[in-house]
Amino acid sequence: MAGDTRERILDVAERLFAAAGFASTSLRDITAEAGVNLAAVNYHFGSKEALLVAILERRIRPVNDRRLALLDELESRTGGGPTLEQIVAAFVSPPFQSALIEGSRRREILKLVGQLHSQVNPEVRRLFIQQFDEVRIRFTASLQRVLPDIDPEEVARRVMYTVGAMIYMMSWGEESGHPPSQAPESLLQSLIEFASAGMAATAPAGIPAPETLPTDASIAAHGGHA
Amino acid sequence: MAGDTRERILDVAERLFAAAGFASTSLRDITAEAGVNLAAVNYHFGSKEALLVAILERRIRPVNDRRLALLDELESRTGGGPTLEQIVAAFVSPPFQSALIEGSRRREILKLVGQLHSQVNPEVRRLFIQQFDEVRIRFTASLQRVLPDIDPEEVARRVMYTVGAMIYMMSWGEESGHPPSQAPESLLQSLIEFASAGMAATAPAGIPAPETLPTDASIAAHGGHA
DNA sequence: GTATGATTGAAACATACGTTTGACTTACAA
DNA sequence: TTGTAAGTCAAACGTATGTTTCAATCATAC
Repeated sequence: MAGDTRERILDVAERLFAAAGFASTSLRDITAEAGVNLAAVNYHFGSKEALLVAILERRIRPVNDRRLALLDELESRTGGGPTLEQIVAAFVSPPFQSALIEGSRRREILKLVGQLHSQVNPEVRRLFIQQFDEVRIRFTASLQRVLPDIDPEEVARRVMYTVGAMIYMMSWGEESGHPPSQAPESLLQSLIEFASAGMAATAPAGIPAPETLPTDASIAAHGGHA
Repeated sequence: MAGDTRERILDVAERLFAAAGFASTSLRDITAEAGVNLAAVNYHFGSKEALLVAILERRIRPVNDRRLALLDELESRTGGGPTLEQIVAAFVSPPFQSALIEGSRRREILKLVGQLHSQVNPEVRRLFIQQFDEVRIRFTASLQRVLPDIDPEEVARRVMYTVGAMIYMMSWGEESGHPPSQAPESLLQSLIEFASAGMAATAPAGIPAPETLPTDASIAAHGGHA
């Protein structure tokens, strides 16, 4: 059982981090459930945070590689360039499929990514943002080509909206009140349609409905949504 | 200084929870920065988690109330029912505006909401999901009326995509690599356009680009995005 | 078989945490 | 002025945390 301990730690920690959060999951929780000694984490990874980095590396890297490979394939294969839907599909499919391939409970993995933004220390976070940057830049450029009339900054923004919609969808648990309730493949298709239409949006004709934009501060509204 | 201590705790805790996460922020951090005694939190709120609930209540409730008020106003004022853009604006505007009104640093408040999904204990989470349910149901119904050709479940899904895009946008920090860089009002307008177009999406004619959907499992892709 | 390096084991370490306690101070009504 | 409740304070409590230590065990090459 050479690399066995290491892998068991990775699997269990991934699941527990996703379920309860990085800070709320103790090394004792992990090692107990994995059936390994408490010291094994620090022996194999160095620290709790290094364990998290290892988990993220294992999951994120292949997804981004796959995204870029799909985009490469699209751009070299299709004459005249890929369609909007094709580009969007190449972007959102890899993480979604991976969540299914890896067994049933793997959908929760994506929760980890959401936590990355608020849990992990800034240096580590920057590390993964940087890793995602290549993907973001290449897809934004490819999308700009099929959406020449849209401001480049607006394209960049819409890419981020798509990321948000994707992450949120993948974090749907059973409690969320919102029924996934759908075959996963059609969920993916649904997201592609939504994001593609959003990417291609053109400002509504005339004044963009300013009357309904509640610029009044009559109600002292506050942040948060639920 | 009767309610002064209580309010100072709320303000500071809100900011620190948003910045570093609920579990990672200690009561000692909060009370030190607020200039109050450590015991004050337990005296005024009962526990650390009760403090979080108080913070969320204070911020979320007014936003949801404002959403419903705006929708009421739209539905009673407009003959023939509100437009898609109007409904979407009524949904995404309140949390966004509140984040601005409350001073510059209040944009980070929304990070709290994202953490709600992974940090807080399930009962508390359910409490706020339930509170959001009324909003979700009413807006979904209103949207269904302007999108009669779209499957109800699909409408519900697209509402959640919108929520995801909105939350993600509001969690953009300076580090995210993605330039907010825009005047906040135009950011809101941008989101409304994106979400409205996504809500109204119709399936692309013919086969929905199945060729590009990488159904092959040749690459053992894994979860996570970055 | 024995030596060697990698791995595991049980235990302890130092620290940080949320919470509680009980004395002290303030504010205000009788 | 006195009495009473609310609020504040420093200190301690018990526990859980990440990490370290060092002996025991294992696999493997000699």
